[in-house]
Amino acid sequence: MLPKLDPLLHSELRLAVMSILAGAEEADFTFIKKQTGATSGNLSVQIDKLTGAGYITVEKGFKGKMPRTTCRITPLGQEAFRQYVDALKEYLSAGQ
Amino acid sequence: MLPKLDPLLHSELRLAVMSILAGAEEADFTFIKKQTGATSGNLSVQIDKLTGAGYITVEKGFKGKMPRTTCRITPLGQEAFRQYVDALKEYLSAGQ
DNA sequence: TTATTTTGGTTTATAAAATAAACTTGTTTA
DNA sequence: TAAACAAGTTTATTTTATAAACCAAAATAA
Repeated sequence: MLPKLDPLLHSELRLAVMSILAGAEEADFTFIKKQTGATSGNLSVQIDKLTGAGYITVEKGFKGKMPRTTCRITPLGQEAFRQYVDALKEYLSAGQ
Repeated sequence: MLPKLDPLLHSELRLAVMSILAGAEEADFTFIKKQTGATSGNLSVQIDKLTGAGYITVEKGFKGKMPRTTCRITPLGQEAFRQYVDALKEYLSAGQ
């Protein structure tokens, strides 16, 4: 039977965020927003969820005088992402 | 920028259904239900959505005296599935 | 034969999620 | 100094997914 997909990762925006963070040291809010094309509100909510799950960490600071929110993936997040990718591959190849 | 994922396919159950149908001539309701572990209600709803989109066709008949609902993927559905898989690959590999 | 259960679903209601709209705080810029 | 902009957050709305309830016919048990 097909494996269950982690509902936290099976969301377009959260998956995009995780995908970006999986490939980078860190990325800040505005960068992720531009890359994904998401609205601030949606991104803020989804980042909260990923943080709540321990998949990413958020660090708030300033770049000059402007606020800056920097995100990083955690080891737990990396593992969850890896597992999600594996599970998904079973779906995509179920027909072969 | 990451591509938009077809919302009709970015659903665990609908993706499972499409994945099963992509690899088979046809499959009937009860078979899909067993394979996916879905409830009848949920499966019924999701099959309706896929049918409404023209991704699958549904044929109602009888096996002996018992009703039977047979599903098949359409060319449109196959193409949508293929595109979804391609789009998803960009997400999964964005970090490489 | 007539309950009772099972099969194969559909319809409707509820819970959860995604998204959008509105708002806040502080910063530039005209 | 007033208006516009940056960087978000909070709240409200819409959409989705899921579950619960229901239904008709067939099969099975009493």
